[in-house]
Amino acid sequence: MEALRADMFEEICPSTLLPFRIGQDKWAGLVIRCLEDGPRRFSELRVPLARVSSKMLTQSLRTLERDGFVRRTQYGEPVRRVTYELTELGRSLLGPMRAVCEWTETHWDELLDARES
Amino acid sequence: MEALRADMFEEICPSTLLPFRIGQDKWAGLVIRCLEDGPRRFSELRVPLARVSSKMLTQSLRTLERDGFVRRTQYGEPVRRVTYELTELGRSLLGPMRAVCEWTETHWDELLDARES
DNA sequence: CTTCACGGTATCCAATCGGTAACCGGGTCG
DNA sequence: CGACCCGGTTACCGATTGGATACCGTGAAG
Repeated sequence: MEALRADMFEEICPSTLLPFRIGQDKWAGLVIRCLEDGPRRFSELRVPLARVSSKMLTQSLRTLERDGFVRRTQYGEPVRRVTYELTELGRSLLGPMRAVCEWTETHWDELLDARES
Repeated sequence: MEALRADMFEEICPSTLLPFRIGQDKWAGLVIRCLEDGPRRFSELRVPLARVSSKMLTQSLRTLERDGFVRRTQYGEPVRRVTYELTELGRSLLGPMRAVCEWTETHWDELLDARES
């Protein structure tokens, strides 16, 4: 699990190879995982998600918010600080996501084999 | 579950609303579910998947085959009859898919609520 | 006064996705 | 012979996706 979690943020770890996609955009799944351990600021998310442009990160967060998986909290007007955290609904996604991750871990080699031929 | 399964083939049932997507193309998930109960011919798949053009169905099946989830069997040369069935790997997907479906069933109302506002 | 951090936007563009519609070659049925 | 079924393929096209790059307003720090 830990190994896989690390891999997920690498370029080799393919959302492409993975037959499950979470959310509608490419990065939503990773964003959710980054929020697993509590609220994060925009700039904090950009560290593990270095491959994601700020445009795409914003977009992912916006749709996740619209769909009720993430709550955006803004401190100060104008914007001084913003945090994102999973809602209850968002948190409930972690269960099925875990199932999916375990599946992937188990069948990783078969996935790679199939792709090679 | 049964209710949901029926819904999945309707236009309203949104792969769009569902935060999980199986496979890379729009229809892969439904194709897999159509193969759950055993081998099916191309034309048999087209019945439940009436909304899917033959082009897209072929494409889905081809990538599912390439990725090792589906086995294509051709009888006769030239083509007299073709069947598609899940491989072991493909069949193993059904577990996580079930988890995802249960999640969706449970949170369906919340999903709809979130989208409305 | 300048510079930096923060949380984004705006613009442009190439590639991909997916839908429509037409077509196709071989076999079979009447 | 003609029509139809099977399992696709091909061409075309508009919409969507996502990457690159530049930019921006505010407030705090030096």
